[in-house]
Amino acid sequence: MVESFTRTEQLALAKGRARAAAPPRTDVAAPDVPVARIAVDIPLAHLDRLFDYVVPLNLHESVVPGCRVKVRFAGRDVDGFVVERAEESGHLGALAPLRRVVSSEAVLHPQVLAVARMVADRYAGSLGDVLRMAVPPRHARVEAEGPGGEATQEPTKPAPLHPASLGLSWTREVGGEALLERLANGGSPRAVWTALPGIEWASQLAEAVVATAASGRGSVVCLPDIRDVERVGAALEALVGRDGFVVLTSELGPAARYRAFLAVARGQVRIVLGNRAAAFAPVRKLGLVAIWDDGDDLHAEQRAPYHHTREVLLLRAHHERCAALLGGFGCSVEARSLIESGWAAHVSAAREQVRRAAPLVHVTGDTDAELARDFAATATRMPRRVFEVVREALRAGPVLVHSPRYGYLPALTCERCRQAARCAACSGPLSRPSESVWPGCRWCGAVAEQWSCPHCQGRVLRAPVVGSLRTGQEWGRSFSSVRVHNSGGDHVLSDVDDDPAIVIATPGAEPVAQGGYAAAVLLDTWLTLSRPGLRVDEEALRRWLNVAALVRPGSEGGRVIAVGEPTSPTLQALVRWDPAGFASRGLDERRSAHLPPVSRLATLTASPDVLTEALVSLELPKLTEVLGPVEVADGEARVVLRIPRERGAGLTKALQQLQAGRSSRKLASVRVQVDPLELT
DNA sequence: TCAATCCGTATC
DNA sequence: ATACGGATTGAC
Repeated sequence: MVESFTRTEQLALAKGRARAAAPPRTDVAAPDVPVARIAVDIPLAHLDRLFDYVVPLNLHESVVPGCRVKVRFAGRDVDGFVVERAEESGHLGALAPLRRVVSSEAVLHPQVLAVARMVADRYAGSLGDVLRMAVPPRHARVEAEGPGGEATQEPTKPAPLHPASLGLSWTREVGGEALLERLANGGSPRAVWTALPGIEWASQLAEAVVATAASGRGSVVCLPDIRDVERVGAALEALVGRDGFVVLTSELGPAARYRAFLAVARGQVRIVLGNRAAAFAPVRKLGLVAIWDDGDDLHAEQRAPYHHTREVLLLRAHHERCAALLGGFGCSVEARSLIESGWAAHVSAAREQVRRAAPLVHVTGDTDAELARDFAATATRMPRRVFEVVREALRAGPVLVHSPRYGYLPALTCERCRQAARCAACSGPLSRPSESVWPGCRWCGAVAEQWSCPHCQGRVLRAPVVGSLRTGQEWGRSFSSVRVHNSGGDHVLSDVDDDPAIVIATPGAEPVAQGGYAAAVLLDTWLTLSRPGLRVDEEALRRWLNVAALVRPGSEGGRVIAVGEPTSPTLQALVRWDPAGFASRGLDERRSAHLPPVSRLATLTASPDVLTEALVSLELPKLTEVLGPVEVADGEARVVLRIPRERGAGLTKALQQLQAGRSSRKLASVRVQVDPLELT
């Protein structure tokens, strides 16, 4: 049939065939280092290892360590990364040829590969799972737009730097200047830094990065929230300029994310700021890893292997022998344990400095919390002390009101028997989303007009919890001449100005006031403390410290009023501004309860019969405690395993073997989580 | 005796 | 996940 084509058509055909098929010359291997070791992207636990391929002659130049390739694996084309080129293979059988180089861009750096492997092993996961987060998806157009290749010269170094020239911001902490000096001189100090309240912390972090840069080294800084990233970004821009660093966050979108990543991978930038997506950034000559507010659960990855940014950075610091800085207003139990084990120094200010920088904190009892709150009631229930302090503070500036639940009346119960009110149609929880609508179901939206309690036939709803929107409404009425801002839910404010105003915010959505708040009110502290969970107290203190840190110092009139039980140890720690002491007691409790970070803990979740089957084949190391299994939600069962931390590697190895065995035998999957934040 | 099917094993 | 091989089963 070919004879009937015109000459042009034949040429086009031949060309097309040559391009489409482009079969690698499997008969001729590369003259030098003809073996490529590949990390293949296969989601099977028992295939979590490297595979060797022959580099065909025509790909010799383009197969570089760290680049993306396509290889034939078990009969189909799969993606992979070249880990290294080698002279020979340990594999006994014949090697298949590497099929295609997706791009010669070296995106998987050896250091990042090493830390990804360690993270996978620490969390009983697979390398592929970690690499998916460590290396963002390729964006071909972005790859083509840049100058490409390696940076030809070292990034311009700031002039040699003495901590004194950085200003005064690290002078208040004991050991602060010494920390900067060691960073600037190429040292690798490790520190848990309890920051003084105020907005200085962002500049201090930026200065630690600049000090590290003075020694010719790069930094990775992870912050929980995008607004924190912006704050440190602004501070850093003032010191190194807009081109001196990149921001790498999961919210960036594919093109921008890959662009930022490439600038780092190509060695054009050595300072990376971001959230948990930045922890694996391939920074050259890494000198410092830093994390802000490591107790914030935004640092915990929600996808397998459920690793925590703090642990990723600690593994990196260990492997790359660089400095580590864990900063925050609070102090996580994990950070505290780094201090007590001697791994990290504690950098914090003397009592006197803390007293000078912190607002005055009072606790006032809330007798009204016991009273019924009818959902129709409009009267503001506010302890007298709160009213007076706020009225006074509003003369000087904005007042932050911290309300733990978003919404109007976010939960409703039966007035008579106090059971949670549920939807007659679908059993969903009832709430009242605003003043102008009737209570309705949060799941199906049905309006509960003719509600009656299935337990006691009561017909009256009660609102045990007041949400932030309702709080805003009530406070607006009590202080009618003052503007009220709401921040929370899908409407989060990042800053407010210094004019008197009431700012109602839910946890994590607190705006920063430029000159500090004149006062803050912590409402419903009992609600925060009565939640179920393992880390309720430390989480509450962390949040309250973060709120209180936004308030002016006591010497400038800054006040915090917490409405709650004055004898609560958590509130007392807030009054004394003693996060480290509180974390130390928390660590003691974890020690006696055999919980992380003192013990290594893992949960296995699956249907009851699958779980039983898995437990039979699981070869647990000595000293492993097995708790359960117990039934949890959705007909699933869960077992908790724990072991002294120094034996944790044995446990995670056993769990990896369990997963490998199950995946090779095509058995139903079991969810493994190592050191989960909560046992819900 | 041969083909269809199942199960186990390797995947470079 | 496939893909392959070796064993097993079943029909002529």
